Amino acid sequence: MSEATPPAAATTRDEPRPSPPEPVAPVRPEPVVSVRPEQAVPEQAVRPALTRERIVRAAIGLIEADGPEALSMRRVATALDVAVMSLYNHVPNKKALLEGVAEHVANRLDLADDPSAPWPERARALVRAHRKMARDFPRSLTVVLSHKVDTPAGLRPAERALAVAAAAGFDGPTSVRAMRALLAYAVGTQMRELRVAEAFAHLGTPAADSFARLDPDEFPHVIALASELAENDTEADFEFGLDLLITALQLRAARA
Amino acid sequence: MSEATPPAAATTRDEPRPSPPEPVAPVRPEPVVSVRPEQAVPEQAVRPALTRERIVRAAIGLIEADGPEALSMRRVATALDVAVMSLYNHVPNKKALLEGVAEHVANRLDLADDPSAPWPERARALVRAHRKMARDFPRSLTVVLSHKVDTPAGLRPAERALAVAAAAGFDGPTSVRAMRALLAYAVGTQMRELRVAEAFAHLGTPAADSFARLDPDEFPHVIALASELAENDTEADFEFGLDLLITALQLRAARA
DNA sequence: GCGACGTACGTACGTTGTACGTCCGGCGTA
DNA sequence: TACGCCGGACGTACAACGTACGTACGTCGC
Repeated sequence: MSEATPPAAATTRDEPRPSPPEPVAPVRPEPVVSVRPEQAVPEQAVRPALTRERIVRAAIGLIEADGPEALSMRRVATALDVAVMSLYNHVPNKKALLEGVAEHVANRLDLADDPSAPWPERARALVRAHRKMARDFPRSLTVVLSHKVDTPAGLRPAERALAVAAAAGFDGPTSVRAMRALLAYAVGTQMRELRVAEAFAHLGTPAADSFARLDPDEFPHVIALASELAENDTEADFEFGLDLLITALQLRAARA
Repeated sequence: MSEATPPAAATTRDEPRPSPPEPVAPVRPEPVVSVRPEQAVPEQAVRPALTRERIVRAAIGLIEADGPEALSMRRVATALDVAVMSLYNHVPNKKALLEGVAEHVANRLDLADDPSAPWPERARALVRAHRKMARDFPRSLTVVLSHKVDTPAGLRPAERALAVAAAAGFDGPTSVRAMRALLAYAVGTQMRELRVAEAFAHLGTPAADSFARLDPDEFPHVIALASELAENDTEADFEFGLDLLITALQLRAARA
């Protein structure tokens, strides 16, 4: 390894790795003689080749580490150890990069489906897949939720949902509405969890003393249920609401 | 060919397009003599006195006009015809301003409640109030949804919801969960409508031809229901999902 | 050999949020 | 009446941002 690396080399660290001592040769010593082109390159393992895929991954990494508002083209560039403008050879602008992030994350949705299972269970699995995505990419979620995804990747969950609805025996319009209701619930849950998570990140337990200062005449129920409100078993909360929707749908399906 | 004009440019084109004829007196002609302080003010209508309230209102106006990402302190300042830094005498920073926006909008929630009505109707009214807010301040919604509101204003809807849940006979934990499920649904619906609205703002009807290009093997249901999917009766969609949740809650209440 | 081309890069511009210092007009006290 | 204080309005300044543009270099088809 690394025997006879004559010209200080270009680090070629492929990852978010600033490479401590070297100037990374931004100045390029000389265009001088020597170094016959044919034999110069191959074994040196130049650099992993900048690519839209790598850029998107780096962006996701930064978002998950520091939050979406901390993402900047400059930070992505330094994470990849390239110049800022090089990114623009693979991504037209920041908005497009964020769309790439959204699509990438959306593609991680686990849409495994067992058509032989009873439809309520299939529906549950579908909504739970959304929730799992929220757990895997918590901070990228805002990006996903605020970018329209009309690519095939974005439509795939819809396809699955409509398939399940058809299996339940719903007619066309009802299927669409049922899908939308479940989707709305999934999205809303994710938003709620996100806010809870961010709140906890900023302060310890903000609610505890906040409730104490409330006017007991105006907020009797909030105060009485303070302990329940402070507790956040997101899993149980999620399943509760999901259960409501599914049982209501079952009831509706049975009537037809 | 290098318009190397060193200082020449700068142009100082100040705005997109505000206030057609007037310079709006940004320069303040003179602090001259005359104008006795006692009788000077009332009829002259100097300037409405910069205030946090006015700043927040201006911000909301700008957000509703141009979208939340177009909001900048500089734009708020010019809208109010003051210098940028003057804003900071009333608002510590932009984030705080956005929280002010969120709180202001949240306060517009119509929480009228008739305790003598049957609880399912009261619950419906509560969720519908959220929806109405979404209709009144569509673009400010993202701001509201992404800012934790733990002020009394933010807790008021929770109080109402818990009161309704208590009227339905739910115990404490169930009340909290029911409230959260309804809230998640309301939030999710709003997010969905928002995305639909923004999509329509950008292009005519993007879906129509988008569906045509899909692989029929992978997206049979989406294609079959293309017309239903293209149609967006947000009102009916909303009521459908709300109905699911309410009937499921009624069922649960009846079992206790 | 040579041109065309794709990609990495540096420079530069306009816009953003906001720290900091200055200035002024009205108020409390002497 | 005089004076000093203070809060609010303002200008200047800076770092960080997104990105338009021009350039330099490696590779590939002739």
